[in-house]
Formats: sequence, C-alpha cells, structure tokens
Amino acid sequence: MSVALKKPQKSARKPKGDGHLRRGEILAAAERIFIAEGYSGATIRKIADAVGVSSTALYMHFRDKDQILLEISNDAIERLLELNTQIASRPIDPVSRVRLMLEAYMRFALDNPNTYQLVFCTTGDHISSDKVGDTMALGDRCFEKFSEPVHQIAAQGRLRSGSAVQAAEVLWSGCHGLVSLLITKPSRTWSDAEGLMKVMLDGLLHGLVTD
Amino acid sequence: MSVALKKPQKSARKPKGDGHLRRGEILAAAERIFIAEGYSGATIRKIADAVGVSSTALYMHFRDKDQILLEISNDAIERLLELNTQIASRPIDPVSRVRLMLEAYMRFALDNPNTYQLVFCTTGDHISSDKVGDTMALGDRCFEKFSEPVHQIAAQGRLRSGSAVQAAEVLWSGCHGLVSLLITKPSRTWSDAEGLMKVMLDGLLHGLVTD
DNA sequence: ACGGCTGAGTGATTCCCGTTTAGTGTCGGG
DNA sequence: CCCGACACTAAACGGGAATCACTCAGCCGT
Repeated sequence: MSVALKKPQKSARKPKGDGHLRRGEILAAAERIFIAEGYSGATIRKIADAVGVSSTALYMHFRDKDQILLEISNDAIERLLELNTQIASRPIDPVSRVRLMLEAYMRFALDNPNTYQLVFCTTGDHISSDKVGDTMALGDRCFEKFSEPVHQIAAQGRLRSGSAVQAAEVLWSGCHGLVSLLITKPSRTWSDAEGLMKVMLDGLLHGLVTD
Repeated sequence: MSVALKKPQKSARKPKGDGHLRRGEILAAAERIFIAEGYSGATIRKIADAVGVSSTALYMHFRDKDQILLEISNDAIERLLELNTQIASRPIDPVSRVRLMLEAYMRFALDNPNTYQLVFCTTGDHISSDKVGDTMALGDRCFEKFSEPVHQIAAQGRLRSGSAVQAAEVLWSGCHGLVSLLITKPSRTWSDAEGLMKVMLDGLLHGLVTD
C-alpha cells in the first residue's frame, strides 16, 4: 500500500500523516466485524485491533461506538434508497414497482441480516449521537420513494381500503415482519423463504389493490 | 406454576422460612423492572435491590440473568397461548377466529412492548439456558393453535395461493411486522395504530382467503 | 535552529455489567 | 450441643465502553 495520497491544501496542517485515512479504515474494519459477528461481537477493542491502533484511538474519529454503527446503518439505508430509486426509474406500472421494491427490500434484509437488524429491529433510544437525524431522514426518504407508486395506485382509485399512507405502511411492515422473523428466529422450521416472500407479496397486493 | 424441585433427601428439610418465596419475589421484581426499563435496564443488581437481597442471591434461584428473563418470556407466551385457546373455543367461523387471534396478538404486543421485543424481536442465541426448549415448545404450540383455523380454511379450499402453513406464517409475520415496527420505531410518525391493524388484517385476509 | 502549537495516539483508570468464589450466620435433626 | 445444609453476603474477576493525563511527531513563524 503506497501512501501517495495527498490533499493540496494551502495552509494545510492536515496532511501530516495518515490520520484522516483512519476514519475509513475503522469504518471498514467495523463493518467487516459487525457483519460477521453482530452488534455485541463488534467490540471497540476488536475493531481497534483489526485496524492496528489502540481502542482509545477510535474516539479520535467517532464520538462513541454507536456512532460507528450508525454510520454503517446510514450506508445501508443509502444502498436501499438507491435500489428504490433505480426501480422507480423503470418504465413499469406502479404495482410492479411496489412489488419489485418490496422484493428488493426483503432480499437486502436476508443478504445483510446483521445490518438489517441494526437498522430495523432495534429501538434507537440509547443512541445519543447527532447523526440520528440523518438516519431518520434517510429512512424517511427511503419510505417516501417506496410510497410514490403506492400513491399512484391510490390516485387510480385502486386501493381496496385505507389511505395510501396506511397501505404503504402496511405493505412495508408486512414484509418487514416476514424477513425479521426469518432472521431472528432461524431455529424455527420455516417454509421456503422464497415461497413465503411470494405469498406475502401476492397476499398483500391482492388484498390491498384491485386490478 | 409450581416447579417440581426434586431433592434426593429423605427427611424433607422443607423451607425454614421464606426461602422458596424468594424465587417468586425475584420474578415479580424482575418483571416489573423489565417491563418498565427493558432488557438492558433490568440489571441483576437493580433486581436484587428491589427484592432487598444481594445480587449474588439471585444465583441461588436462577442460573443466570437470561433464565430469569426466559421465565418471564414463558409466562408471556403462556398468556398468549391462553388467549388463542380461548378464541379457539368460540363457536365462530375460522376466518373470524384467525382475525380475532391476530388482533389479540397485536394488542398483546402493543400492551407489553418490552416483553414482546424480548420474545419476538431478538435472536436467542446468547441464551445458554436449558429452558430455551420450553420457550420454543410453547411458541410452537401457540403457533399451532393459531394454525388450526387456517388449516380449516385451507380444507375448505378457500386459500387463494400457497399452502396452509405458508398462509399461517405469512399472516403471523405480517402482523408481527406491524407491531414490531410500531414498538421499535415509535419516533416515526405512524398512522393510527388501530387503523393500521385493521388495514393489515383486511388486506392479508382478503388477499389470502376467498369468501 | 528553536520553541510553541496541534493533531494523532497511548496506557492507565473509571464505571458498570454479569458472574464466581469463599465465607458467614442460622436453623433443624441427631 | 454440635454438624451440616441452607440462604445469603462481601469481595473480587473479567470484560465491556468511555475518559484522562500524557507522549510523540511534524509544521509553524520567528
């Protein structure tokens, strides 16, 4: 690894060492460990060891442990938002859009179980960081992206019952319920995940939307 | 209720005084604190203080902290099972039964958020207790009680798609998703919970069951 | 060349957690 | 009266997050 990175800054005190690279290294290590071992497995000391610094050094770059994990959460939600944005740009009918988004959502959850749990299965009340606002805003944008086609369906008068917002919340939470149980209760004997996802989507969409 | 503690002792040196009352006292205090402050708030020392003994004393009656919480979980699931049993005995059609059970389930969750989270929103992999088997068995019985009317519906050929087991799992997990999000993300602005529950039930039942 | 400033990093320490160990007082049966 | 089991405790351990006082290295203007 060459250290040829430099920032052309005028009165720059900055580029003395590789200090500002650390932040990224820490995040990368933290994400790796967290994905493999979950929240409680991703210890401050373990992360620090992986980076090659003392545990105290993490507090140079992050307020506390939760801020590190929060940053990882934000990345995840951003990826989710990007998925939705990509689907939103496709020239298809709104019901297909809704289905694709929910399908992508559930696949994302099953592919990133620890991250999904961190973002969607825990109360965030112990977090004192100021970045919580960012996370919530991102989550809201993600939900709104998903709501758009639902509103289109509602505007077509094809909602069987309830408002567009209610329908969106029910669709989301229904799919969330399925993947969250699959993730947190793997010891239970479940039907095939693919089949369950299909039944959930068929059921909810058929139940909420007229064709 | 009463735990059969067998001691290979001839002359039953029965309790001198309040020894075996402690277990109940501890459980009561633990439940109270846990309901109010959640898992991490229900500290061993805090529970011990509430009972009026040293923290070590809890280990006279329970293997570890998780066993205390597990006992609370089991009580909760038993209450749920009783709800389902009660509803199962009512002379009504299976769809109404399913709806009533799911409604009772969701109300139970919203009324006991911390307990619900403990039972249904966490992986139980850190628990080393032998009582985990009990919990899982109770949960299975609870799910089977709920599955019965779903199987009846399936036997009537009224399932729109998927198997009876799939339908039961989807119905359950959909409702779980709604209440778990309401519980873990209270800071989000949700539609009215009652309305959401209704839309979820109407949607899922209409989507999965023909009338 | 030099001393001060500052950012990066560290070892020791604090606090709280669950849990363990070794020990204390007390009661009941022989 | 004594012995042992019981219910319990004080003290400690190890491992978490977080803080503190401190060092070290490079850049600055003089």
